[in-house]
Amino acid sequence: MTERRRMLVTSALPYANGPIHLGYVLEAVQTDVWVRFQKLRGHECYYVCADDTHGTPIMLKAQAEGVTPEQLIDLVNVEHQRDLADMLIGFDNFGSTHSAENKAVCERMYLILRDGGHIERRSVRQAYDDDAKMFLPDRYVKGICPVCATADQYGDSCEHCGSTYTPADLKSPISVVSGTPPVWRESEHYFFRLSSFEQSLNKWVKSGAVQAGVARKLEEWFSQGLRDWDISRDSPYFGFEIPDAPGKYFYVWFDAPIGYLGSLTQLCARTNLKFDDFLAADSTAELHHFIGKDILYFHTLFWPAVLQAAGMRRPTAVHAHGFLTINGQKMSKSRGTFITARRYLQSFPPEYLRYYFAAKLGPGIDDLDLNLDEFTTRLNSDIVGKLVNIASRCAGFITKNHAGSMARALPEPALYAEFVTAGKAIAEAYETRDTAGAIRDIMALADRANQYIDLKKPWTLAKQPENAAEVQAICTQGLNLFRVLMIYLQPVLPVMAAKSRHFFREQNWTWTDAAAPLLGTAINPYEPLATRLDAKQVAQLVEPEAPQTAPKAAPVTAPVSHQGGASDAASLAAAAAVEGNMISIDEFLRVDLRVAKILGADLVTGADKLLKLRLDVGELGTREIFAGIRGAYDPAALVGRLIVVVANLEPRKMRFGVSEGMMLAAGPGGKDIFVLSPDSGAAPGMRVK
RNA sequence: GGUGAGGUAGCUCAGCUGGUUAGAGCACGGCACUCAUAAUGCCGGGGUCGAGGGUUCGAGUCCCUCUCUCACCA
Repeated sequence: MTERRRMLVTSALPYANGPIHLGYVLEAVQTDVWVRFQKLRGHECYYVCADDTHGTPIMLKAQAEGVTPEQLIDLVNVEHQRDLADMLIGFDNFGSTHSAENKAVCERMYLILRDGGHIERRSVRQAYDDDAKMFLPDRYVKGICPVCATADQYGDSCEHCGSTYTPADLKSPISVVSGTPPVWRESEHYFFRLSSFEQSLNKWVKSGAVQAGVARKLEEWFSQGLRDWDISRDSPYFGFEIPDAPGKYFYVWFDAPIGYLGSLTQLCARTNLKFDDFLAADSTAELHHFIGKDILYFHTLFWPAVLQAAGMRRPTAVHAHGFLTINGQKMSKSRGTFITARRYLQSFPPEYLRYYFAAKLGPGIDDLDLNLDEFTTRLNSDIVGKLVNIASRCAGFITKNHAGSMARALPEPALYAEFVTAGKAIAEAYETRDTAGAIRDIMALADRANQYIDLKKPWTLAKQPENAAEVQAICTQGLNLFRVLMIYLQPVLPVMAAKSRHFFREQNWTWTDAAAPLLGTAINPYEPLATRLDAKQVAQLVEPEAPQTAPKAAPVTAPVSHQGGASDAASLAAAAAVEGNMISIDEFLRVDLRVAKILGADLVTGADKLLKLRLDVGELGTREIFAGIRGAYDPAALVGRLIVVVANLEPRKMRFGVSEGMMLAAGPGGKDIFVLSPDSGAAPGMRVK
């Protein structure tokens, strides 16, 4: 092995306005597997992360819930840490960007930037909500696209025609916060002079700091020339106030990556590590960032430039990965494919998902699909059928016939050597983040092990007492092959590896422990290391959650509040109650209500409450829905009527077909159902709001 | 729209700098086995490698055009 490397590794910071979902878990698993691999190899590797806690969305969410931003992020932090710990993500430190440590690093770096002449002040004209008394980020202004006239578009770009513009270009703009038209105000902003780093960044990018595909992509940004970066926001804003500028705050994207360093500072404070050993300009430590491809710009341009300007080293590498899709579709709350880590963990062991992700993760930025059927078969086949089976089929002979004692020599040292040799390629694959390749190789070895046992047939030999030694030898060989595989898989399956160590009565594994077989020692009785997945249960991950009898449960662990005191607890309880009833305008706008025209209405045989309706929903095309209104309406009388439907309700499979929406109606049921209809003039497809 | 990635067996993918009859796992069919969590082993069916053109003695692998999918756009 090469010399001992010292490295600092990060995952992107999860935003503190919602729960950890499987998309983030993908990133955390990729990073964690890599980190655990490095540690297993004997390198000095630290993994830090933090919650990303600042910015307008958090401020508004806290407002909507009637709590302070601090209370909100403390609550979320507890949940995030718990979810990620349960996913076996082994952070060396998980902090928050809203920490004293981070504030100190931010201010220190900013002052160096300022004194180095990298900060410039400019006046900016920006949308201002006079009602809410705040400046509006682009995404908080909506209006009609100035290019294609599509309604309801964000202030930065049009989802329909893709053109980009500023909020000032929108026709009939309104503030998402108050619903009133914004006014335009001048304000002084602080800019980081990114443009002056163009050359050195270009060099850095080409030095191998990013994947080849990413470098080509960045080429585009370089060719357009780098624009300076607005790092300030006006009050009210939840964040850190800029030291020499009262009422001005650091933009969340300025203090977020610095959050890596704030977290490192915390780690240093409780260990004997030194910050400068990792960050000084001449540091020989490695710095690796794992991120999603959506935040490349921040990590490959802003961040290295800021580090350089602050007199620090730049990242060794930024590793971007693709997005997670579920059953081939984007994660979406309305489709039920927005799966939180907590939801997954309620039913399944963390290592199953870790294994599945690892088996599909490559070094590129391709998206990765979580196909639930494949997940089931893959786990059952690879882990239970192949891997664990090796130990399971060998252990019995040793335990029953040989008092748990393994043989003193391997009958097939060449086969064992083959497994050891394969470790080189597997390590190389892990190192280059081709974990899919590593898993492929490992599973090929698992096949070899099963083939060997099948060929030797210890169960047949065991029928003749004189073959006892041979049976012991064969099973010792099998178990040792299994042991090698578990060492190789420890970065992915830390708990299963720990259980295997217990089985072999070993304390600790390093990568090189695979080189020498375990001979003449005793083993513990074999206990199942993994059980099979049930496809039906897995499918439930994307089905609507069972209705909860109790309102959303309060967090079990009380948040540690900065201020403390009973009033906090009380206001939180009040907030929770309010949360149950009130929704923000944003939440309401997520419900896509549309005017629809009934094209046809039919009785459904076998269902005495349902009618099958065929609807014209204008630009959304025709839909088929099932509505429980048969007791109140005659199908013929419905045809031609205009109604209101929820257009983005997830399709629901019923016994009679799929219902692609829901019509709005009032009343207790039976004969007393009253369908809502718009006044004349409304046309199918119009949005109701 | 711009840019990037990709279209290889039913599914998920591997095929390095072009070179013998294109591979693996899962799924499917058959046989064997019964130590193992209906696990395992052996055999088999199945692909004109998105389409067309070009370079070459030879292309899934290089070039061009087209087409489809996906992603990103401070």
